[in-house]
Amino acid sequence: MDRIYITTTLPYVNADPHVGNVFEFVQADASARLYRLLGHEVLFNTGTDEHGQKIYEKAIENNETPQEYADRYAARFKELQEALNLSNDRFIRTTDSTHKKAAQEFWKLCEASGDIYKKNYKIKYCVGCELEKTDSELDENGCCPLHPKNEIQIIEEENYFFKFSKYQDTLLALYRNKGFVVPQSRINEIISLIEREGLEDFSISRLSEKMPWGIPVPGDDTQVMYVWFDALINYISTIGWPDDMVQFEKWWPVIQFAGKDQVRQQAAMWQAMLMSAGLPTSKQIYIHGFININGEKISKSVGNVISPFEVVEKYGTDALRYFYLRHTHPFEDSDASWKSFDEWYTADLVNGLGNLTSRIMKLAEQHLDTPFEKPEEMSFPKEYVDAFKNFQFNQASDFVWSRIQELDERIAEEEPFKVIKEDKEKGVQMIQVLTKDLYEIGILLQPLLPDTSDLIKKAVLENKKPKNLFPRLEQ
RNA sequence: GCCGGCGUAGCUCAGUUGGUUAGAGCGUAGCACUCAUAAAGCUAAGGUCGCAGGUUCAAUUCCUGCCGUCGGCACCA
Repeated sequence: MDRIYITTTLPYVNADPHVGNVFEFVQADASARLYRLLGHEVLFNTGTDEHGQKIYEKAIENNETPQEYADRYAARFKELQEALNLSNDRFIRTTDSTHKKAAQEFWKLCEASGDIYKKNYKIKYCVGCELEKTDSELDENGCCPLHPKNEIQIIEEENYFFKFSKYQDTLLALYRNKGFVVPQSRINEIISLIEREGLEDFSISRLSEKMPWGIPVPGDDTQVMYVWFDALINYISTIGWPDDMVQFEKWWPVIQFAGKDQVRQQAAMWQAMLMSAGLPTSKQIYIHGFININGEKISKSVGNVISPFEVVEKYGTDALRYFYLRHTHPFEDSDASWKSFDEWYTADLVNGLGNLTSRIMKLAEQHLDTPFEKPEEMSFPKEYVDAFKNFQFNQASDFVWSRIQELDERIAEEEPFKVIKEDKEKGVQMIQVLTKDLYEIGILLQPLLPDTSDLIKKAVLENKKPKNLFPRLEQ
């Protein structure tokens, strides 16, 4: 039996949950449930990232304290966790006192390694907006798009820096470890960046008089930690580091789930930070693609945002999980739309799984005197397990749905509903085999559609046809 | 601009270490059945495998160029 520690990245709470968060949560949850199903001991972490300038600004805009603002959004993400039926064991908030303490202890370790130093940091500032700007926020002329006539001012402030450059070679060695990042192609850009240009140290603090919403730097009240530095540490603070080293050592290292915009932070910065603190690096990092809506990136200005809460309301939790697990590519971008949701729901859930359950359980209820006997143990097909281990949730689902189709075909071919009229004993035997196979499908569905899985297993064990698992959509 | 990925049936994708008739699911049309949520099953239509060259006895699969598309080019998280 293995111990498996799985974590998502923590969503930044500057907006309502969106499909991208959902995608990652559902995948990580399916993984966690699969490993539990196989009998492993699993810890599954998620939570919220709550510090930093964006939150600070939003809170002021809303006439709230940053903590009030963060509390509101953290609650929203907890609602999402319920709506998706996530089986997470932890929900860490970066404003939790244990996390803050861990971040400070971590800082001290990096400092002791000689990896933290002070340096002037150049900030680009737009007088029109009265805000700091990053390069990506500026247009091709290096001007603020909102105030192109104003020169961007360069302001210097003294911040703490992390010696990222020191870890170039160790990181490269880590990347030679095949499978450290899945898929491999995601790490290639980082490798070539290191090989071509090398890594630059990055700043890990901000002046607290300008931006107080962060964890204080140990021994220096004038600075707070840059939100990145603080947030990444959640992966260890959530399992008790540094106070509860027994728990930490029980679970660490971690399998991380992250979006493709996170490669540098998760696979490079965070790993270097761990090295600096003298802790083992992560076990594995899985990088998923993005979900597009009708072929377009999700954006509020396009107005194509699909609220996960609406999807759950229309189709149900398991249907949402199904859409994101089966009809998405594990490594590349995928597309979704209400139209495709409707089609998948009807074709695969109503006409497929739901109908199969109805037809088998109707036969069973009518013709079997004794309910199905729960088997002692079940062996899991390699193809199915490997798909999960390789993060290929679509293929794992394909496997289950091919079983569903096989059963539908068999019923058409063997016609137990006819046989039972002529040869009762033979018909009963056929139906018994069908219920056994349906039960197995129920088990295989556990990581993917947990509620549906339970309903199917219960129906078979009680020998009772359940209500429609997936009601037909109204026209 | 530089670097990298991708471009296969209406849609979503699989595949070919180069070799006879290129696959699946969905969608569409027809047949037929009745245990079931007017469902499932069977059959069929539908592809110059982005475009143009090159290498080869042979390329959708290798090479070059072009077009289209997506991403990275670092301190927004």
